[in-house]
Amino acid sequence: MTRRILVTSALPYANGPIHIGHLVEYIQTDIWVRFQRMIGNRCVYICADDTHGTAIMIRAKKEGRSEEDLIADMSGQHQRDFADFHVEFDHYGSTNSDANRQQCHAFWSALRQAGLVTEKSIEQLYDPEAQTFLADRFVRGTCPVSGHKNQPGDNCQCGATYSPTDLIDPKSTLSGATPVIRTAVHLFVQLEKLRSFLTDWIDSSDALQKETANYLKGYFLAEGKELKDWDISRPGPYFGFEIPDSPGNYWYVWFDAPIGYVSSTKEWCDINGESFDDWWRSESTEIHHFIGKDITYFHTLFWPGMLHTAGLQLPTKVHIHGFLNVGGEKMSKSTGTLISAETYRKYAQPDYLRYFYATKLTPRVEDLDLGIDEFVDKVNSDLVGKVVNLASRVGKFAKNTGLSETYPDDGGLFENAASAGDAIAEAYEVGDYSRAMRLIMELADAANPFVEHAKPWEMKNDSDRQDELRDVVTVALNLFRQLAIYLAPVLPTLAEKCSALLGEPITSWDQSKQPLVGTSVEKFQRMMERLQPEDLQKMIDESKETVDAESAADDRPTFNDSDQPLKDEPMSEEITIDDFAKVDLRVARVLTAEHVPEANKLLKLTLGLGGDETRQVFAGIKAAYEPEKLIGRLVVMVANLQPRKMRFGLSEGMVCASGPGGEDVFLLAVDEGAQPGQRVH
RNA sequence: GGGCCGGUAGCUCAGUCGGUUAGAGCAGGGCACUCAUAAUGCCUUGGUCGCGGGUUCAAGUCCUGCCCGGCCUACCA
Repeated sequence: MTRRILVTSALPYANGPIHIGHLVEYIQTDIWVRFQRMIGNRCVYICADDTHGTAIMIRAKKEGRSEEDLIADMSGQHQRDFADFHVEFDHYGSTNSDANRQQCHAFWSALRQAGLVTEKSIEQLYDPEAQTFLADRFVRGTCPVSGHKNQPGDNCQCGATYSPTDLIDPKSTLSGATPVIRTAVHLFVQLEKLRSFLTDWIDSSDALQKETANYLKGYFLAEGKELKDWDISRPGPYFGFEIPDSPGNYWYVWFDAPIGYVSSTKEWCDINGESFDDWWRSESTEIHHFIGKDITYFHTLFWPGMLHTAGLQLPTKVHIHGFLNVGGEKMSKSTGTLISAETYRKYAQPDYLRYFYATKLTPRVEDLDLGIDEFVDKVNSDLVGKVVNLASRVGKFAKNTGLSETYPDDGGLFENAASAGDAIAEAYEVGDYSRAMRLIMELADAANPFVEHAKPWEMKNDSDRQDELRDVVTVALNLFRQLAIYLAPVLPTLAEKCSALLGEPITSWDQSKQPLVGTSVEKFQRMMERLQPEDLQKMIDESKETVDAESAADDRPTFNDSDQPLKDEPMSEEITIDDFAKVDLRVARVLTAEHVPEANKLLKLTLGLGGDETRQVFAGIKAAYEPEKLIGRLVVMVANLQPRKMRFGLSEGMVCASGPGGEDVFLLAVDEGAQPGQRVH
């Protein structure tokens, strides 16, 4: 029976380019969609750009253009990136569309009618200069707990969490202005009222992986705990849709984003003459959302609640995947592992990444790791060494021989691979691509020895053995074709090349069951190049550079630091790392600090380097620091400085500080966590 | 602190309902081959299945305690 399946990936936010972490999801989804089509199901893949919110508004302003202009630009970039990676949508919409506005209205009136909307006044920081309310991340200030400076609005590096209104000396990152507290009315959805529905849904449907269902029931839906009201409005100015019955308020971006799934489907329906109800109101249609674990909460509580209230079908399955790590660590700008789709594309084939991700993806919510060496090995040994090489090693003869009229005896290889099709299909179906790839590679491993033992090279110059040669070619190319078919959801390009070589397009899974015989073969052309580790290194290097440039341009708040200090004390001549290494800087704790009666500028300090190791140091900081206030704090000292005999005693090092002297002396501080005795590198 | 997942060969992992001598790919070593993108084939080295208890005729597999790693979440399921 043909299934009717609607598939979505999460809507990428229009505030940045697609990177290889995003691609895990789109590739995962695209593979599933292609697989479904190959086995004959009706499958429509819908996505859109997520375009609203403060971040977009601010960025547009900074770039001096309209939001519409910005999001049109980003949408173009996103779609180009996806196309490069062979991620093919049936429709790619935008949350800033008429269709989405209409759907938002429909959802909203359903929520209103169901009595789920409530109003509350909340206090929030407001930037009087930028004339906008500030989300937590747009405020920085001094932590009220530890006193750390320049901390974000909701938490501090010391581990404390607080409300942005508690920050000491808060500053808006938008304008630098000091925010004021303003009260505004926000609209909330009372999710608690949907508790029993949600509990039932989680229990009765098998839409969620078991771990996710447990997590939701154990955490959000735990007994004695209320689901919090969901704040779904923002006061203007806000780039988004104004709420019809609450002028001056706009739907929060997370309200209209998932509705984009519905509105984008609606657009697709209108374009293609399809009935919307067939896709969102029909029990016989499956709805599959692919998302990352970070947005689990929105897609498993709010979204089902909204769909339920609006009378639309609930998701059949929410496929949740983990995050991408690179080299065992979180992707980061500084190490160059936050690689954009665009940069990747310059150095490696998209299909390689598709294959690598496929070998790593399972139905579990687990992070996956891209190890550079592993990536190179897998692509080169599996795809090039095993799969493509199978075609390559008989390809040259095939143009002359063509394929035999009947399929020759191959010792059961083709039959075996044909019957493996079901197990491979099952693995794709449940999202266990890792297993699917393993099964396919087993087939590839079995295929190559056939060519080896058949020794076609002994036949090629013997005119009497051309029929034999043709049989060998026929077997090898048919086994290769089976692999290409099974890999087609992952490697559409390879399937195309196989199709071109054999003159028959690969369109369906069942083609793997019947050998191709009696046809001619085109001239063989290389199908894949080996991946060079150096190219990946270049990719990483380039990612470092672009991000550095960006962060210099974008992230740096405007500081107007004077150039006087540098003028007063110009830069010294260059030194080598070895020169620097001679200076042994250590973290030290001030154990005692006292005035030296006879000295004008000096304090006498005892510095602890951990354990019993201490140093006596005379420091010229008397005018700037009270001895009592120094005791206990961590400083940085030059620990291997030659001791110097002073009038008041021996000074066994130096405390690091900046400033011209006198009262303007500033000791170097060390961040939380440093231990006395640690060397400063 | 709590919840979840994991710990099997140097690396990445498989191991179904507990059932013979624990497997694969890659990497390493040896040999062979030359059709192929220094590709491939054959052979081979390599494991106290995190640790300790328990259940059982039988435990990588089940139970339990502990250790380690990851993810999630923090006055806390």
